[in-house]
Amino acid sequence: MKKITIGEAARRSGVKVPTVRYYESIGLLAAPSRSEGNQRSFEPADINRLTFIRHARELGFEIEAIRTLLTLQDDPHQSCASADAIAKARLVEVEQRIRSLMALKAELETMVEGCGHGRVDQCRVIEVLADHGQCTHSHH
Amino acid sequence: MKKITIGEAARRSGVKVPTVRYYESIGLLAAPSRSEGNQRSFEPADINRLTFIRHARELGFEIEAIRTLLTLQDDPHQSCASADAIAKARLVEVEQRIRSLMALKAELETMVEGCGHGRVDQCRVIEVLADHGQCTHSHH
DNA sequence: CCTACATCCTCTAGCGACTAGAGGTGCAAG
DNA sequence: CTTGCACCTCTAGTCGCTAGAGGATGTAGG
Repeated sequence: MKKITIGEAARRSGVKVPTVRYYESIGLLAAPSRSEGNQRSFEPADINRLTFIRHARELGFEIEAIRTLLTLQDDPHQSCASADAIAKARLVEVEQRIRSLMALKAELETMVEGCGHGRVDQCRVIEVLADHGQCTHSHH
Repeated sequence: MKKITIGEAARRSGVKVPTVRYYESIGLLAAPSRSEGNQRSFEPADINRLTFIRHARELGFEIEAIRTLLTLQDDPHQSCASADAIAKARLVEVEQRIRSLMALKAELETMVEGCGHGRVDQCRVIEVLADHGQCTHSHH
């Protein structure tokens, strides 16, 4: 069994070196064994776990949600209801975020289109920001 | 001229009290005059400025961008090219963010649909996270 | 064996944009 | 006069890293 250094683990998982150490420090990743010279030596399973974490982070899951998902993964005989609930909650969040970004996009487009490239006192960018009543959406 | 307390300013602008003080501390809002008892006393113009800031924050502009927008607002004879550039950059960011959230939404939907509500070892939520190769999108 | 250099180690501090809490003061109503 | 809320300052905490200091280790070439 060849030793996997932290740099190698980082490369293989796509998680940066300081971030790997950070995940260890918050207990998301078990502390690996060490070499004679005190350097971390990872197992292939650690790479999988790091990849799992990276992917979940890319999907916008928070660290605490990932912690729950990882304990579920560690015990495959449990019900997946929690995992399902976490993913569903995240889906609702994402849908909400998309809706609000769409409204935002419309508002920004109005601002940019309305800007006659003249002076500030004719500029819709400033104007729209100054007066919320002119928004295409009214509330958050 | 009636004095506007920080609580009143907060209610009228929609910015929270500690956040108003925070904006003052970072120089986004000029320090208002004080009452005899050392309490902040705001002007109507401050409410406008706070509303402007809140709205810009809701649109996702960063504090430094808002600082620039505010200096533009303060001098209406300037060219609005900077304001336009800031809004355009923000629009590009928002469009990018919407695209990636749509991909994300699709991926989360696959996960949630695939979950048979049984045990974790049959759960697509965990499975998809564990194996990035199964994603509907491949890269970020 | 020595040196150069990349990589590793720990530790602390910083980022953005607030938010929370401690411990104290001001002010208006009853 | 007392109750109670709103205000004051200050520090520290949040999240998820990221950067940097200052030193040790590991490896490849000469």
